[in-house]
Amino acid sequence: MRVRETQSPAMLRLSRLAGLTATDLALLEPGMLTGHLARSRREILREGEEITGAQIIVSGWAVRARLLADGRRQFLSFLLPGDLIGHCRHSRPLAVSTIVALTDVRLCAAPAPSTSASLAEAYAVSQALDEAYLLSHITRLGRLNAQERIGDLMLEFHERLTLAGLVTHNGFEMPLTQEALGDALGLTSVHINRMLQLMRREGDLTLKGGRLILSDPPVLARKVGRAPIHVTANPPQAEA
Amino acid sequence: MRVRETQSPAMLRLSRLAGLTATDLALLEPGMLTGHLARSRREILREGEEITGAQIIVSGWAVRARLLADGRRQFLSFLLPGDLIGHCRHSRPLAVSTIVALTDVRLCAAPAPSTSASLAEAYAVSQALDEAYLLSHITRLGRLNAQERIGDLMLEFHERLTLAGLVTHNGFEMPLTQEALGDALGLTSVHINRMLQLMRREGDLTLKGGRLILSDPPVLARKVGRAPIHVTANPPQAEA
DNA sequence: CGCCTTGTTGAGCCCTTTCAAAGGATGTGG
DNA sequence: CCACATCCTTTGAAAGGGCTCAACAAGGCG
Repeated sequence: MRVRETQSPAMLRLSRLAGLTATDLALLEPGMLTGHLARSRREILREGEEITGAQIIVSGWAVRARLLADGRRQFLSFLLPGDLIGHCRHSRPLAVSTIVALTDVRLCAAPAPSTSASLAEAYAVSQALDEAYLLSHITRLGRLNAQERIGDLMLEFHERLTLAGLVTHNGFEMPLTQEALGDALGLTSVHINRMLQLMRREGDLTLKGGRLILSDPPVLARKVGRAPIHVTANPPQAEA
Repeated sequence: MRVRETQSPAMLRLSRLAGLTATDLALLEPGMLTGHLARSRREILREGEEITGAQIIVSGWAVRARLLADGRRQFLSFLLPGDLIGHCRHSRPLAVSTIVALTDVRLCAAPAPSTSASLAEAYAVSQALDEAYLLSHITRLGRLNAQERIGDLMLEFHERLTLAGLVTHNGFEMPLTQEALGDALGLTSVHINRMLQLMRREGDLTLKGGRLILSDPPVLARKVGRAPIHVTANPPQAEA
């Protein structure tokens, strides 16, 4: 199953998760073109609302967040191109977190999994990955120090965006403000700032104008103690 | 659907999640009696292993954990009576975390969801709850201070054990050592100890001989800023 | 050009950790 | 029933990592 050059990042990701057929791609393609747009900072889904239908992130970044009564907030996970929203298997599900667009986000309806077994498999693998990354996030917050948290999160982005074909020479668009990074990593933006400077000085990364470059991902991974993530015994086609 | 007095905590929990029928209960009951035992401190599942079959915790406490290369470890979530292990919807799934018994744990095989729609619904709701608690755990670690973390976790136990009928007069068995609490909450056992003493002095709780009593759950919930958790628009039958 | 968001910097404080040691429980074997 | 080992809890003193509260610089953008 060769992946075509012309595929969008979202389709590339999904097809890599479960080896989608040409038929599956044909199912996905129309939605990719017709989906709707959520402007930056808009809520895509609000905690406690009933979930209506599953969607796919076509482009842009969004975030799942919990908002505390006193104004504190915590980012739970990031949603990148090819990620799924609102897949539930029980009746009348409620959203357990709010989803906010961090950039302009293009969304489309996800074809029902019942239409294709391989598509259903891709959804299931995607969801398993979601959960694995949630668990990593817990470990990050519970046991890593500030510098390790930042490095670990950047490596997660690198890994996930690579799957969607959005990484070149270890560099990729990373549209998060330092305050957003703080909300994700349980730190203040002030401290994020200082640690980023330190990591730049130590040669771990470059971050300028919304573009992040990791100097040497494997070295950074060793430095922050990051282990690779696997959810399937059949590994997805590795990035070229 | 009246719940019988004789039900085990595990069955009580599952039947409350989706209003199980007598047929479902009959499906579950044999397993509850024949399941096998995992001794305290034993691994029930190891990260990276292939998952074989779904199981139900009949009694006892277990924990999902990530172990870091340098010996640090982080508890991801607790598994209490009636909780499910190893439900996956994609082919050849791998365990993304290690599961360790914290007490002696009785386990049984979970009947296949295909045998009953209401049972499948109970599994799905259970899994949605799992995820909701994972998200709460992230918020706990990212945004709460030590005292809030402890209070919030104890309220989670209170809530979940109530569903299984294991709480009387706001008191329940809580077999975690202070070191285990530290591993769950991203704190050292020394600090857990000091904060527990503080909370005892402030009249929030009593903890002695493995039994925890919350003086006033709603008051504590307000104090630590805890919001209730809902995953379904049809609320489960509330505890009597 | 001026506004508004984002990034940068400093000083002091506070929550949590570290390191060490002692005290209580609990269980096992003699 | 005591001796002993092991695990768990408790306590103290000192250090450190990250926070707070400013204030200011630097970019985008209309």
